[in-house]
Amino acid sequence: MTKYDPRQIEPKWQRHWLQNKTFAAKLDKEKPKFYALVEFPYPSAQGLHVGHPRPYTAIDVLVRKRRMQGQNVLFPMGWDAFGLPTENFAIKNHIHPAIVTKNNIDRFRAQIQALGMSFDWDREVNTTDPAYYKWTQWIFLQLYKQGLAYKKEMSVNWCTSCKVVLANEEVVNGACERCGGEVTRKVKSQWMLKITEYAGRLIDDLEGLDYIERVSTSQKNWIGRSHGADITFGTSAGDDLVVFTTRPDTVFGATYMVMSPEHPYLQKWAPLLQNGDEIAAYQAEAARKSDFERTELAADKEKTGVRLAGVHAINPATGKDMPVYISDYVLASYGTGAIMAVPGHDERDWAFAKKFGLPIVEVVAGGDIEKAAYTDIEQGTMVNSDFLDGLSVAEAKKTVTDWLMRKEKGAARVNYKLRDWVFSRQRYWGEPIPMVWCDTCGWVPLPEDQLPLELPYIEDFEPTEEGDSPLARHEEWVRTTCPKCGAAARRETDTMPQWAGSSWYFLRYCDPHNSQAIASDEALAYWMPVDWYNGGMEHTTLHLLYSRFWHKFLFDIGVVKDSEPYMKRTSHGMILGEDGQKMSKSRGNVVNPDDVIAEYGADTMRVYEMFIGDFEKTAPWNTASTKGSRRFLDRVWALAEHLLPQEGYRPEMESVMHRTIHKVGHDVENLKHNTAIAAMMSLLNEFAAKGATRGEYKTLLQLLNPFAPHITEELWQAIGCEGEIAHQAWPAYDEAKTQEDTVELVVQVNGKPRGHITLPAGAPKEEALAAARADEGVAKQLLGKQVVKEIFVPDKLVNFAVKG
RNA sequence: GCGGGCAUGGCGGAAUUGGCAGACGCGCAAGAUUUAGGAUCUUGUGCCGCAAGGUGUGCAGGUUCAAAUCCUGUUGCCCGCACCA
Repeated sequence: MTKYDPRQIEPKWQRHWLQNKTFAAKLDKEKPKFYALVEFPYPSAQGLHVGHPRPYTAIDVLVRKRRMQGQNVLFPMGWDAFGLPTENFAIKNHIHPAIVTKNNIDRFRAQIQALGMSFDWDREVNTTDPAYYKWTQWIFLQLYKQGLAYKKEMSVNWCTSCKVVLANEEVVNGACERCGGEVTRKVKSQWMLKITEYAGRLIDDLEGLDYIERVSTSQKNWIGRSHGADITFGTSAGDDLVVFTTRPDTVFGATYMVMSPEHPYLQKWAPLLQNGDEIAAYQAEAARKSDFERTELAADKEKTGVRLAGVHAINPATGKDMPVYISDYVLASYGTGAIMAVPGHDERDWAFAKKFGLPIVEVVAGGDIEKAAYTDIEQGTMVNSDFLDGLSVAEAKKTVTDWLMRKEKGAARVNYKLRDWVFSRQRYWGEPIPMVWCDTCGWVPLPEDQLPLELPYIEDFEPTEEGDSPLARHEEWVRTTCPKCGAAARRETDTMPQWAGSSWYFLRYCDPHNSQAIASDEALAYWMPVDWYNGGMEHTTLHLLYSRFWHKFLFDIGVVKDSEPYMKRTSHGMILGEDGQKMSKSRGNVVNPDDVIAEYGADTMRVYEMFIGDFEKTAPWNTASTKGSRRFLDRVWALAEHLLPQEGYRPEMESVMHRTIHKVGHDVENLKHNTAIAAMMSLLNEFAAKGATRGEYKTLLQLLNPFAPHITEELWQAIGCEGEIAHQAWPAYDEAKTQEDTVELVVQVNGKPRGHITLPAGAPKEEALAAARADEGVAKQLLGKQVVKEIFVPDKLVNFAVKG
């Protein structure tokens, strides 16, 4: 037989699979379906790096096994191709984003195909294709019609020298990433989606789903449900100041109020405020910082703030006057944008009160509020709180909330940290938002029969001076007529964020060429929901939540039949560079899969990435270690020439064969591919020592096929087997045959291993103890000692606890 | 700051979930083979020790017959934070 040369056999089998549509999914109601999904990539100009194939391969292994077990698998791939990096690359290199996108996709597709993934390439989707984004726009129109899309003034990052709205990522240390210029906040009217309307369901419905725990925990924390109360504070300005607090019980300890610097009352109250200049200066300062900077600095750094001279608030519980401040540690985007400050029992309030010399009142006994805020108060007892005195914190919460309600000064409320989704981008490379502004009718949705609203092909896709989308410059596109009254009107020029297209792509895979609907009802009914969705942890709180939100919405309007899109969610760890750092172009530690394939082959690449470590954890790449995976495949290849002719398993191999089949199958289902490979390596070591029959070898090839599909097809053919190995049934194992007749038990004395005994499996305690005492090493340890306890774990261990 | 996570030989990692720590692989060492090898094969390889033995899972305590695993405290590192995808 020839030498193992992946450069020969891999392209051959890849062509074979494509031409024969080996992995095309067909709707077949006779078979159980299995819809496996990996996050489709953003086709960047850098091409694939070795991080991409990790999840693709892991799920590919799983689905290849499931197919061999007779399941009807849908395993698709596509491109999430709108977005900022492509647009920035296009601007920098003066190539149209559409061309950049096409080139990148072609490169990605070729790279992924070279890895031998069993994707169904007939179902490829591309979010930038008008036939696709027609439906992205259609969903937006439905959201609008249901009142879930609305316009709101929001502040955005604004580079004063580029005159561009910047993404948070493009702001580095408060300066513009491209030009280093100053970044300020600028208010723009933005389309928003009311994801907050779904906040409760997005938490509650996690219950029935098989998501790995850290994913559901992250989602819950991100949505951030808290139970508390709204409390109304009267002010000398006449307006009531409403705050949300999770600690209504501490209202007697509230000694001042803090509003966010953006609070709308500030403008309203301007005539009353005696220190308007000081307030304006503070607002300007705060506007320069992001929410993230503000909360980060809040705890470390000295508190800052300005007292509103001329306005005070009244505590509804104590009736006392309270000063009102603005400070940037209070965020406009959370709660009501204002807080009651309880310095005795909140660290931030305590620090602020110390700095500004404000009274600190103890309302929960137990701490020393002179030294620090006492926050560990769940078991505490109320003091200095009038009718709440002596109550527990839990009782006080309820009592005071009821009291506030009767007084019409408050009510229990559930608050969420989750904010609505900012859906506008002042950019070119995104789906146009299908809305028209008419001076008489206001915002009017484009009629559905006019979809898709195509993104016009323009050459000047740089942003405009005013910070509007480049589309705003194109009057011939912007000018239209009002769909409602026919008057002259203007199109919305903002585009959608990249998240839009990725919020429903899994539905399109079910029926990707349908021109009448997102997908046919039949296809959706058969394939949905996704049975297993794997993706990065970094997508847990945005993409995963956004797509659940859209899916729930589509469920509510009857487009889909399931309220949740994904039954199971797993998450892979990142592959780091050889230096243990995140791979990035600037660090120069990026490893390209093309190079690995060229040197070792795709099968080695696949085996190595699956062997590298626990799938869920980050792992550093190590080029030297890839050799071990190649060596393993070389040895499998070489063994084909030295097979014993029998088709079955030899009696002495039965147990190890059945155990390996069991272990590999079990591990693959749990994405423990690393230990599955270790088990196959051990089996190969066994073969090396004892030889292998054709039957034993064929089993190894079948187990290995999902991991190394090319070499195993080739060897299957080479040893004269019929058909494709991919179409064979997954090897069966017999539980009874995985057992060994005899087992080795460890014998410990005081927990330290002192000897080993070999016994028939299932030997009783007396027999094990007798054998253990007979062991020379154990007997020596027991000599002259008193045995106080004998522990026996069947087929595992004996432990003597001794004294003296 | 808030939220999530991680820590085991020279390296990547394993440990049936409280039961022999270091499976499997890389590297390294010795030997065999080869015209040669950075190829292949065999053997060895946590640390200290000639050995008996001792010791060992970031650090400090605790629970237990028994702890990488459970509890308390602590240190360090990584990821996300809403306009990157």
